[in-house]
Amino acid sequence: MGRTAGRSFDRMDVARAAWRVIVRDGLHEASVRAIAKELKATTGVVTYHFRDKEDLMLFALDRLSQGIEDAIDHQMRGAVGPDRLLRLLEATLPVGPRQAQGWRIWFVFTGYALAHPRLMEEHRRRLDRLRQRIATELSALRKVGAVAGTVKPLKEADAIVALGDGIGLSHLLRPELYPPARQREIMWTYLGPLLRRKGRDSPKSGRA
Amino acid sequence: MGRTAGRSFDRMDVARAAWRVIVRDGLHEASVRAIAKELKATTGVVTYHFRDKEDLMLFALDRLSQGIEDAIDHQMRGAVGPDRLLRLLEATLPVGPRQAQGWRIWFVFTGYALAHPRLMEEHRRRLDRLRQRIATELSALRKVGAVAGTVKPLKEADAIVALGDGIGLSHLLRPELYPPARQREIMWTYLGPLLRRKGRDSPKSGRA
DNA sequence: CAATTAATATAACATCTGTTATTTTCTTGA
DNA sequence: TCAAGAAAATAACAGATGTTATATTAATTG
Repeated sequence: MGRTAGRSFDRMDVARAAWRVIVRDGLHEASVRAIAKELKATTGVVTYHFRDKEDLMLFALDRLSQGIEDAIDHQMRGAVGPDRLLRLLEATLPVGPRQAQGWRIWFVFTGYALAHPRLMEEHRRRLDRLRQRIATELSALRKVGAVAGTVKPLKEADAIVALGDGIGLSHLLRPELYPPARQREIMWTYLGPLLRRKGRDSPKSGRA
Repeated sequence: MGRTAGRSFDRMDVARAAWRVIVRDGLHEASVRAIAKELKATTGVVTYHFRDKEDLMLFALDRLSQGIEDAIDHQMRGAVGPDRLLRLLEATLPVGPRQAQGWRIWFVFTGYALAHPRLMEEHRRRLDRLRQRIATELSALRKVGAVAGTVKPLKEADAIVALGDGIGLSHLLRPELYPPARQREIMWTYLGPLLRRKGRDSPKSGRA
């Protein structure tokens, strides 16, 4: 085989190489040859593991999406009450290098997807899942009395998603204006009036 | 010349054709030949008016940016008090077909620009100008006592920009979830606690 | 009207793209 | 050890791309 160690490439290796190329050089430069080069391999590896380029791109996007959801699950594990919502948002906002890079890839894909129905579908699904998760949390908080009974979870979730996406987008353009602390501050300025603080106030420092 | 009427093409005609292609087919399909075809002309027109493709793209983006600013100026003309901020936001949010299309182009360019320093510069400038304008309005409102003295205009402007961009992005992905009325509702839910309403409350219906 | 220039069309270029086919190399199992 | 199959490399192709050069046409001016 081609590599020094015994293991060979799999689909995930190719997808990761594609991510790196996209982050560094943009989607325009992410040709089959460039991705193979990033892998330190040849185009044969790519064509062997994927039917065509759309297959590769859909796979790369799907795995990115799934990785983000796994990160959300991981961060929320064991948390209760309003802390659950906090951690959920921490996993999506670009407050760390990992999230920031994910955001970047996602965003580049989004711009491309606007003219490609298949990719657009994937984006909508991700948005819907996030929306539902946030709404679920709000629902639970409402039952416990942590948010007002007048709050409609799905509608409020839409607003939170929009604010989160906006913070992510702004961060991509001007990272120095939207450091992690500022991101949290903006988000909690919005969330503040929504949550009936019993005892503690909004959090000062977040988790990585 | 090529066209039925006597007038010939100029740089703006080419830019408009580029916009249409980008909106319809995406940036990947916006080749020199495709843009010329959209113009119902040949590539000669494009190469005559622009040094190279980057020249064309920078021009197209610059004119888009300027068009949005002109729209802001036009909508704000004559308005006073909090109404000025309202109209400013109305001009940027995708509450009408014109703004929505502008948003779409802008967004596609942004995804592309992330790997292109020259275009990135232009994006940052636009963000900064918008930020400054919003901050100016908040400053004026603070002097009049319409917003609390504790509000820091620039910081608050950053949050508003983020929310606005988020609404625009969300609208692109799921227009049915973010119709104009909903966009305004989200924005004013955030702005509400910021503005000391004297007399009237937040607006129910906006301007086109 | 003729000559000059501006505007557009056409043609040709080298390069890059995704894809397919073929060949080589490595791994595995009997 | 050696055949069989998997994985990777290589080669080739048709088409598209940005760019440049040239030719053609329309407008302008004297």
